[in-house]
Amino acid sequence: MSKTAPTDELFLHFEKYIPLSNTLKKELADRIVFKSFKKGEIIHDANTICTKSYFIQNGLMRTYFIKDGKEITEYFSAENEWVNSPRSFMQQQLDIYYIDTLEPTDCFCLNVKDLVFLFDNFPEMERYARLSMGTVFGHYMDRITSMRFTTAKEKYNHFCETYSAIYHRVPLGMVSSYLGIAQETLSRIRAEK
Amino acid sequence: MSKTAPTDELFLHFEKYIPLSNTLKKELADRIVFKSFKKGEIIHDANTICTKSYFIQNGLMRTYFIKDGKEITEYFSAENEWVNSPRSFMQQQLDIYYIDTLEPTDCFCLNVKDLVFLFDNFPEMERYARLSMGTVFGHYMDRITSMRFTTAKEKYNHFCETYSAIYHRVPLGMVSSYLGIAQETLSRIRAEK
DNA sequence: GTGATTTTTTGACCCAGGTCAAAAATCAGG
DNA sequence: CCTGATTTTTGACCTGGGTCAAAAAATCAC
Repeated sequence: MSKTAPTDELFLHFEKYIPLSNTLKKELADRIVFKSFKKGEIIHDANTICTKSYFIQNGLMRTYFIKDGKEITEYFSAENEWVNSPRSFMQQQLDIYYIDTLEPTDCFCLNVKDLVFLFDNFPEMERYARLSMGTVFGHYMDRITSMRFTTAKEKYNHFCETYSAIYHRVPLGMVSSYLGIAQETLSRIRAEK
Repeated sequence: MSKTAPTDELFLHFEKYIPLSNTLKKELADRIVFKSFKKGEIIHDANTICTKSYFIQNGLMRTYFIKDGKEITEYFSAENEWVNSPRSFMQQQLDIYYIDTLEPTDCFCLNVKDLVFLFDNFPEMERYARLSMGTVFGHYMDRITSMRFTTAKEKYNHFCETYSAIYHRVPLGMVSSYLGIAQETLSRIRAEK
């Protein structure tokens, strides 16, 4: 029997940042919809405004954009993470990012309208968003530092550490564009050990 | 006569994200302290936990860290921006960043305890923090893209555009470490026009 | 103003990693 | 289990920008 309602994982994720009242749990459960995707489905298209956010229960997604006709990975998202096109979802405007699945993926889907309702009626949801965004923000700071001052090999090693759960599940070309190095370079780096 | 209370600029900054009630304005005014720094003062030291956030009225600050004995600029902050050591301030833990002034700087200072009070009593402050963080987050996404796929010259041009108000007020060495390129390279780029 | 210190520029040299091309390996659909 | 498509590897070559060193210019302190 497959799960079709918010699971412990999702509630636990919230509770890393805020306590969840039963009222809020119920409101969340009423609004969050289980959704299953096959491998290779496009979850969000850059030509539309992003209205949904997905919390991954299991599987793997990629956020990417097109540059000179090539797909450039912005980041990968796996179990227990929210995925959306950040600026598009938060500001309800167009942005450059596409999102697709790299594996069959089960997730919980929250509509922006429902999220706004929750923000308006549960101040702790605002706090949750603020705090969880702080966590992601910190990762971005680290990534910028890593981009500036490391060799290609160090970038790859760092990637393997921070993405230890998924680095072997992702095609090499997607990793190289994520790291901002040539695919051939990454192939050579991987060969030499 | 110098200003010693929150000015319109600061309230206007808040009002870009949330409406300010008179009650909240008063609470803010009671907690925000005017502070003036000379050029070259260290505003925050990496060996301490960051407990203060500064809203710059005029002047210029630099957030940096030490790598192999050299100062690496994380970013510059100018008029109408909040400055603190983000992770240290938000999570009340140690982080690697120092902050100093590159010019005489006037700012408004808000203590983390007072901010927590405001968060606890004014849900709209949580919303403000969430939304304004979203703006900064977007800039970080752009910066990562810029780090990955641009030449040194493009990085510098992009810097001049996004930091148009301040790029000529900052020593070259601090810019080069911000961009992650050698100072000599930046000097040559600047020479060729 | 003047000497000391810091910052910027210039020159010479070199290598990490990019590009282009083609072979090898892997994958996916019938 | 074949076959065409995609992905990865390997080779040859080249260049952007790094490093080191020293001169020139700007800034500071007294």
